[in-house]
Amino acid sequence: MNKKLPHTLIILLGPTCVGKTSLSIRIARLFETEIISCDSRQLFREMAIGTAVPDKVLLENIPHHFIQTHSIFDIYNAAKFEAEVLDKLRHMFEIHDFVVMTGGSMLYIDAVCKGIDDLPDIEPELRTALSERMQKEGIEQLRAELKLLDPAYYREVDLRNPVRILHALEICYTTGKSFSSQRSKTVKKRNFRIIKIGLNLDRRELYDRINRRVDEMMIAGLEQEAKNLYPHRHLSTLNTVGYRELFDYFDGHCSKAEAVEKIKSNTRKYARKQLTWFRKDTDIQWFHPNQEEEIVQLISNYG
RNA sequence: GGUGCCAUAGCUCAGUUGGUAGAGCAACGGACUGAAAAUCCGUGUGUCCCUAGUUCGAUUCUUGGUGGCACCA
Repeated sequence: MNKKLPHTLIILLGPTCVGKTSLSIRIARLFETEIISCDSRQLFREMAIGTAVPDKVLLENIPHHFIQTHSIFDIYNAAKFEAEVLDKLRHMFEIHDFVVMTGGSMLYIDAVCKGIDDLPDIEPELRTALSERMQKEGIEQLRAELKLLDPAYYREVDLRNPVRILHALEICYTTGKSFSSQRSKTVKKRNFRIIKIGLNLDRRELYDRINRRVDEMMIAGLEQEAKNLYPHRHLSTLNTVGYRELFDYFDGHCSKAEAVEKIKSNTRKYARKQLTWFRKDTDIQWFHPNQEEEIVQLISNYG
């Protein structure tokens, strides 16, 4: 391959359970390259079964990055992911023209492709204090505070969404400046080419696959995995489909069968939410997961 | 075979003293730059089983069907 051509990041994305993993491995093998996982939950080594981490055999065949590399006890977010992936890509592009990134974490994909604003980390104490105030004083009080500190953001933010209010206040208090003044809203330049390949299935088939995979996770021991994590259930990372429903069951709020049904239902909702996000991204070229030849052809055209 | 009950959204069901209907679940859509598998917002999608009557008007009342369930034979 011609080394003078720009390096290319091939992003395989799509809703959960659509078949991204197996296709990404075949494509990575064909182009003799490696895979970056873009999955905000497979990052954590404590959550293997519930996040559908690929088989060891598959992982050993093709080098994977960002799978089970972090701990649920670490603070992690899309900005850290952006920085770590860009750093990794620098090294990978020294030996590969193509790198495959695969996953369905929408914000994380955007962070890698478009960048994310440079904001300071939030002290855990501040986060806790503001959350407690939200509980005690109610959202109205914090809204009023945001109106004083950052009237511009107050005007455009979804005032009913507590997480948005809290985060804006966190940034205001940490930096001493308004949140809106630090939002660049600009797309960062990348020195590599990006091809976004979207995978989608007929809705019925996607749901069948999701339902089946949840059953398989239960057989594989998801309940025990969740039980081991139960003591840490208040970590935000464990506020994840597949775990929180089982925590409810452990707490006696529902039967095991109801928890499993709830996992399926919430996974289907998650898939829909992913599709809503991807739908507005006009850079994505859509395929059926079995259109492997067409996808390979498309990538080859860029080489 | 006889008698009784039921038939309304994808499912379970409510309701209309006659003015074409609504809950839960499911489904569907949207927002979203540092918790993102998170968080937040929105949408009822219908030959009210069919037929013939009564009526200005029938999903509702009446006749006759069809299907289901129960009981009696």
